[in-house]
Amino acid sequence: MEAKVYTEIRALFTEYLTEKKLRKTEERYAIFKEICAFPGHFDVCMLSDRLEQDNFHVSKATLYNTLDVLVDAGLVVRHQITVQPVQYELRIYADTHLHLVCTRCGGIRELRNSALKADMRNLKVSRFTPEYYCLYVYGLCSKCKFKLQRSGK
Amino acid sequence: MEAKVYTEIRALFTEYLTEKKLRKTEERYAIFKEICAFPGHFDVCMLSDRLEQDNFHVSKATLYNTLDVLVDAGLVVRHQITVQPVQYELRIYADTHLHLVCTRCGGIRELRNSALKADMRNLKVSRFTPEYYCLYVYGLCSKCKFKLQRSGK
DNA sequence: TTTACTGCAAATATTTTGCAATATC
DNA sequence: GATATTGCAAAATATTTGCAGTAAA
Repeated sequence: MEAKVYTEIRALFTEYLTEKKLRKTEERYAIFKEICAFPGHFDVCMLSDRLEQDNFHVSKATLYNTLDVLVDAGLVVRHQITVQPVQYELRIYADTHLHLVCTRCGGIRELRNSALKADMRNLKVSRFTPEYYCLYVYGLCSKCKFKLQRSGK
Repeated sequence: MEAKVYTEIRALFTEYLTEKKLRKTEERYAIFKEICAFPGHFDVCMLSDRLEQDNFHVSKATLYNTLDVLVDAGLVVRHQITVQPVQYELRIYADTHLHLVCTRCGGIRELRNSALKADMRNLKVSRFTPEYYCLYVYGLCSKCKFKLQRSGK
């Protein structure tokens, strides 16, 4: 991620914490920084591993707490694509692509589609204030389709 | 659900079981029938409760197994909107609406949008065979927006 | 007759919670 | 100094698995 973008969204995080009178702890910023280092999806386990690698230990309780705060702040998106674990992604990434989910192997491919994004922006709904969108397209990836054809099922 | 529609999708289920050489058990059809009685989303617990009410006991293992079969058959859609439990819905319903998910209270409202459906039908993706899609619009429902405004947060 | 399917119970995995200690404001 | 936040461990919850018995093909 560009340093400029990182600085911008970090400022949004600080702004949110101030506004909600939440504390600016070292743990929260360390977790936030690590999240920004992921190029795409991640789960709690991956996040925890990365933090341990950097010798910054945080408890599971704090991880979940911080993720809740970031989701509430609108900076991180929660994806429940596979049953478990829940996957997360930076909102600035999620907004620009849709997700192709293979119903056979569970693999997820991201697809940029700015036209669709524009369509979504124009969506008007009564008694509801849209914040962001997630479009999941379920189907067969090419590998699984090939396997199914070969097995004749 | 209309009797005609029920008969049609039940036939599709039978066709799928035959094609995959899976067995046509009483449990599978009882579960399928109960699913068709739900007007919208349901989870494993709700499904189990309804079956018990009708004095048809099935084990959790069978419930999960049958749901997997129905999802594989493309007759039921799996929604992972809340962390747990996983929610399901008949595919014929899911295709015709998008989901408005409140980020505050978790409430889900369904919105019919046939224009969007047409857009999705036209979606072409390389090395991927789309089967169905789910569009989740996250945001604030009117109740939560009102509460937030009153609390001044 | 073969073996896929079922029920039950135990195992697994993730997320949540309670509480004492700590650090932010 | 008040209290939000943290870490740890235990609890809660959903889903999966192993295995013996049952029933569909």
